[in-house]
Amino acid sequence: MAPRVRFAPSPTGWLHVGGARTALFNWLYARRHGGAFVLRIEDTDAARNTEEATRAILSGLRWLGLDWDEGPEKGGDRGPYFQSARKEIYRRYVQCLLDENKAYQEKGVVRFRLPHKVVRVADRICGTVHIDLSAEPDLTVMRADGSFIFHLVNVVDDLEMGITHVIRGEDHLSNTPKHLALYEAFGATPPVFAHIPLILNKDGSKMSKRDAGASLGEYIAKGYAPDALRNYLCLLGWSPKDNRELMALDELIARFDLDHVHRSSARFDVEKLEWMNTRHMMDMPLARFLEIARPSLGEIASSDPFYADRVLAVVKDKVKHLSDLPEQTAYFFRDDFPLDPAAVEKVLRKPGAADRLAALRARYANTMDWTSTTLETDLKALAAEMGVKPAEFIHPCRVAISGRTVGPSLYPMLEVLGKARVLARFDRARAA
RNA sequence: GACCCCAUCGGCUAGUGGUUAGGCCACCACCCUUUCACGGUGGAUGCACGGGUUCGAAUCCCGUUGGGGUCGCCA
Repeated sequence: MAPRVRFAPSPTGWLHVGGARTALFNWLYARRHGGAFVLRIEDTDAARNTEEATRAILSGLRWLGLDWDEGPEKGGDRGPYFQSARKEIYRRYVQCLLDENKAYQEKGVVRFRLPHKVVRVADRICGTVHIDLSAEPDLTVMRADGSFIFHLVNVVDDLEMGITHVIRGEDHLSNTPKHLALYEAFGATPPVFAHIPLILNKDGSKMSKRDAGASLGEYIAKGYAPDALRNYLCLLGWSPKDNRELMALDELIARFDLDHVHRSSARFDVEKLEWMNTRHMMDMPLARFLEIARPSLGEIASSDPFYADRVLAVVKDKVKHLSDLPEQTAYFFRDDFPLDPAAVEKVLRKPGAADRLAALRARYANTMDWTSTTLETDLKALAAEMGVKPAEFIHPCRVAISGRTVGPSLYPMLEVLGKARVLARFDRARAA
């Protein structure tokens, strides 16, 4: 039987990275086993839910590349997928509990009679866990105002939606006996439970909603490639066991398995994410890079999209964050870019630099075939003629055309900028 | 506090009774080099502690400590 898994966020804010990882694990499990990934919005708490949060969650999942087979804006046979639209179903189940004396009314609320015994939880990841419910008070399932409590709706929906595997955060492990009791009361077979470890801050403290780096939105804004964050998140609590780390989506799908999910919580290490991010951007095809990088350039690129794409191609392997792009490529799009004073002092004012720059300008003025290979050949020939190392030309040239000492590989940069701009910048640098 | 889960370099992890305890990030040194990166080589750093079991424990058992979670008319 094809598995059916679900991600059931509550729309009270941005998608938490922990939640994003839970969604990812569920999604990978579904894709790996040819099952269905269901998205259900748990908006039973009308006071705290916002439509904005729902939108943020949907866009966050889409950004990560996690598409759902059933859910909001998609539909499906087991809907509706918003709990706020399923009240009739919950009412029916509660009535059933009441009819069978498995629940009772007290002060207007409905309480489910918990079995006061030790419950055995067979968890796919944590193994067998025994939890004693004998001292546990009965479970409230419906409020006096007729609204329903998480435990009830969560179980009812998983039941109604035919969920076969519940992959969720370990914070729910202690709640599981209660859920199991509910399944039993409904005469239903419970799904397989798999509780995944939680994500901690770098210092080992728990990552709560308000901590820096807790919201997926921060990573989107900062300009991480979804490919990289997905890869990183996947490795937090799961390991392919053979030291493989940089993996594209298809490999992740092919290899992900619940068997290799850890029991211990993991700390979020942004530095490793940074590394993974640059590596992913270097490794990905240019077309994919352009797709994710173009939005970061925004208005800057609008006047000449073709030129902007060529610029992006040149800086692709040097980018740390997509959000750095406007600043990092500024000199490609404007001629009045600032010249770094330290670079001017160190490189342009260096004895002989001005002469070499002038010579290079004269040489490039005659370069007809303005391509990186020819530009390289010409520069090296000139250096040989003057009896100095190419570096003596390269460094002043870089500062002259970009204003900085660091940047992309020189010749492709010259090619993209074009002859007119390059010569003009040589003149400007000489005047500086 | 009670109950539950967890414990290998600074971080993420491999490791399931016998290994010089491996890999990646970060760090240090060197190499490569047109800058910065990338890449390459080498280095430093680890089995939380205490008891057992065993010829032999990172690996199995118990305890301690530490971290996390759950105990709602939040989800």
